[in-house]
Amino acid sequence: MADKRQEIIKAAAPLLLEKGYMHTSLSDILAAADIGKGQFYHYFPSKYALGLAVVEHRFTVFTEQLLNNVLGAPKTGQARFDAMLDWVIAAHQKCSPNQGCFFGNLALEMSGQDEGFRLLLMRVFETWAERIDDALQDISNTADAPPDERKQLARTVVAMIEGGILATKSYQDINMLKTSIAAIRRLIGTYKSNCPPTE
Amino acid sequence: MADKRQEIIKAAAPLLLEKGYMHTSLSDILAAADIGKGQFYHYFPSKYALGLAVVEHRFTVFTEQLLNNVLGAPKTGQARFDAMLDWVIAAHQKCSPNQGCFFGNLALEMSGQDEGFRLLLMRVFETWAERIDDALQDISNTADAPPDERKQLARTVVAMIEGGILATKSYQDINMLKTSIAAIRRLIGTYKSNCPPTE
Amino acid sequence: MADKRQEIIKAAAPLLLEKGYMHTSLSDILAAADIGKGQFYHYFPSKYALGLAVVEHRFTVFTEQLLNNVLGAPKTGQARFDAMLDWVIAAHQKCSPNQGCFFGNLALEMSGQDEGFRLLLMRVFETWAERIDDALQDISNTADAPPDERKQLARTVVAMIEGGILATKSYQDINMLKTSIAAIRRLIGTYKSNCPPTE
Amino acid sequence: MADKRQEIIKAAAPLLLEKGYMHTSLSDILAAADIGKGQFYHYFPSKYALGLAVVEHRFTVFTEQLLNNVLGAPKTGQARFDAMLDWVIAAHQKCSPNQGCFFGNLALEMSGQDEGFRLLLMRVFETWAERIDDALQDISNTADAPPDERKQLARTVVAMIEGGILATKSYQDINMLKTSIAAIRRLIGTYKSNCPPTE
DNA sequence: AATGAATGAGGTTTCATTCAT
DNA sequence: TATGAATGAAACCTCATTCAT
Repeated sequence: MADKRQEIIKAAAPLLLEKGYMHTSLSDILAAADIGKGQFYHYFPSKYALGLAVVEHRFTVFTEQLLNNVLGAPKTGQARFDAMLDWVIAAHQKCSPNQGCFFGNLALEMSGQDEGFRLLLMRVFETWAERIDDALQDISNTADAPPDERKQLARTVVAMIEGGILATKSYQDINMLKTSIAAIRRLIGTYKSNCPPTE
Repeated sequence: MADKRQEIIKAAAPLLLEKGYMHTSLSDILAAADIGKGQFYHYFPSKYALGLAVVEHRFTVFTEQLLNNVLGAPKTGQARFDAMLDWVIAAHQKCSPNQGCFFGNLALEMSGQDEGFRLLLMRVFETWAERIDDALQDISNTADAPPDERKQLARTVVAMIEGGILATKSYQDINMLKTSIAAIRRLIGTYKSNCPPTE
Repeated sequence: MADKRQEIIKAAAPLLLEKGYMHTSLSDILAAADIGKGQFYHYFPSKYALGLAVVEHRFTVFTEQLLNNVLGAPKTGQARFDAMLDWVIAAHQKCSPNQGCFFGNLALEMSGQDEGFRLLLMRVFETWAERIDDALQDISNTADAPPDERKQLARTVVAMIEGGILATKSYQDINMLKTSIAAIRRLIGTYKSNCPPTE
Repeated sequence: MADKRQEIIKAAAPLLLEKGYMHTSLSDILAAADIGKGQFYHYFPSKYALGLAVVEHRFTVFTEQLLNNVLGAPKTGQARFDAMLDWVIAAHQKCSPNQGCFFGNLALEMSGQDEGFRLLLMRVFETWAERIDDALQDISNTADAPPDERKQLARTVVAMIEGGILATKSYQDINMLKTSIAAIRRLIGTYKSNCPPTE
């Protein structure tokens, strides 16, 4: 049944997060999923296909948890934006301590190697940025910015988060991410009034 | 002579930038350096040792070019800071178009796998942040911030740059980096006005 | 099936006897077993593991053929002891002419390099000595010796056999072993009566 | 000068004793002798030639120390014989604890691989046996044995010593050698009188 | 007499994938 | 569906030896 396929994906996901695509061998995956080689190749044509499937699965989960539930909540844009930042910190504090961002890790590893991965991961970031853009639209003054500019701001927010996560992984210190997120709040604040942010 | 060692390092560096550590095979390196296996192991005890040596070499070059020449120039802090941001954009526009940051790529790939790489790369980022901190000290208002806070701001600047480079690699679009850097300027600008942040 | 594993072991055994552990390359083994590299590593985690497995296999065969069938036969101790000595000569005359003792060869090669081999091979010799001790118990006058002393005598018999086999390999002359075994008979004879052996 | 050649030989000898011929790499030897590759190949045409030279060197030392000084002393045959056995024990107790006999180790490792080593080592054993034979000639009753038989007895003594050393290396216990040597004494005793040894 | 850089065959091992059952 | 045996290319590394200086 298709459940087995999902099981394999779910077993592989933490390995890809922890070790990356290349560092993760098929044997690692088979051991984690507790299946044989034959079964794997029944569900996936290759390790590569599994890799993409895992990204898509994590994208689905990410969409549900953050993009829909948090960023899509029936609240003000500011509230949704703030909740997102809180969610990011929480996720990296408990779910994957200092292991980096699943998407960011793979984006850096694979974007230069393979267009399939690159396009998929770019779509993840772009979708995320779109939902942030939705929230920004609702925040005073940023709402007045030209749409393109606001979209770029949203992308920059994603980039800043990824930068903070990278630093957290490198320093092995979650405070790097927290500081980056504080900087994001301050940056967004500059768009809100004529006077500087006074948080 | 030791020149050959340097040659190998220089031949390997672009491969590590483009493909990462794991994706780069010893054969790739041998072909790029046009040497035989035995010769390689005459100069390096292992591929791993070469990896660290390449990072150190790039760190040396980076220190000379950016940290000393640009960030260490006899100018105002603001001028040095601005020149650094310009340098980063220029470097990623011509030297390694959309291939990511040598240090950031390896940091994400290796920090979770190996402490040797992690510590070395963390030192790169930390050194960079220190020189940024020096510049920030010279910028009005940020100079008044508590030292620890300013140091964290410097680290955040590094993280934001890395985030922008990551996005550039993912989107294959240098504008991602340019936008991130514009955001950095705006962020730093918030520390310069008469309406100071009073958090 | 596990038969293949046994096949590999049986193909490797004569190589290890003839050339020793280090002189035998994996390629030699693959050629002898007529398998590919991958298949080998499907059955064994390493060459080292195969080495130990071959020793254990030969130990099993040795136990069946000599320790159980010959030294464990329902005969007098003297008859069992004599049959053992005959068996040893016969084995080295036809099975492995002048190639040395499988266990002795590896013991000398590996005991100083690796504790796994050493302990395993020591156990082979010790088990052998125990069965000899059983036979000696049944031989008049040696039966009266203190148990420890008799046990040491049994170990010495093993050592003398190994010494004779070593000499046979060095001289390429089975008579070296035959003479050593004659000496063993004479030595044991000194424990049997009040009058010395007069051959 | 030729001194350097001797230095290399002396540096290599303990390595060959400890690790055997194959386990010892040229690099090991160069490091131990503190010389470069060029210098090595100036003095020796190959690792193989060095191996033979080391055996010959040890044979020379062995001849001086044991064959000439001890077995060639102006004493009775019995005294020389006893002194030899004492010397063997002493040598393996302090000089090379439980590392085996230099000649026996190499004989087992190389005799099946290479005739050069085999013949040289056989000559070592045979020369030793000749000197033992000289001593035995002087011991009552063994002196009456047919020359060939006595010569074989001498060879057996060598084989028993080697067997005891092998057991010592395998058990990591010098008592194995001591017991074997006690057995030699007992065996020789049987040739000396009409009454059996009653120790 | 000496250096150590260069060579390249061969060492053990890992890997993603295929295939017979 | 599922198994795991089989494949072979390629991974990293070691080695004895040669060669230019």
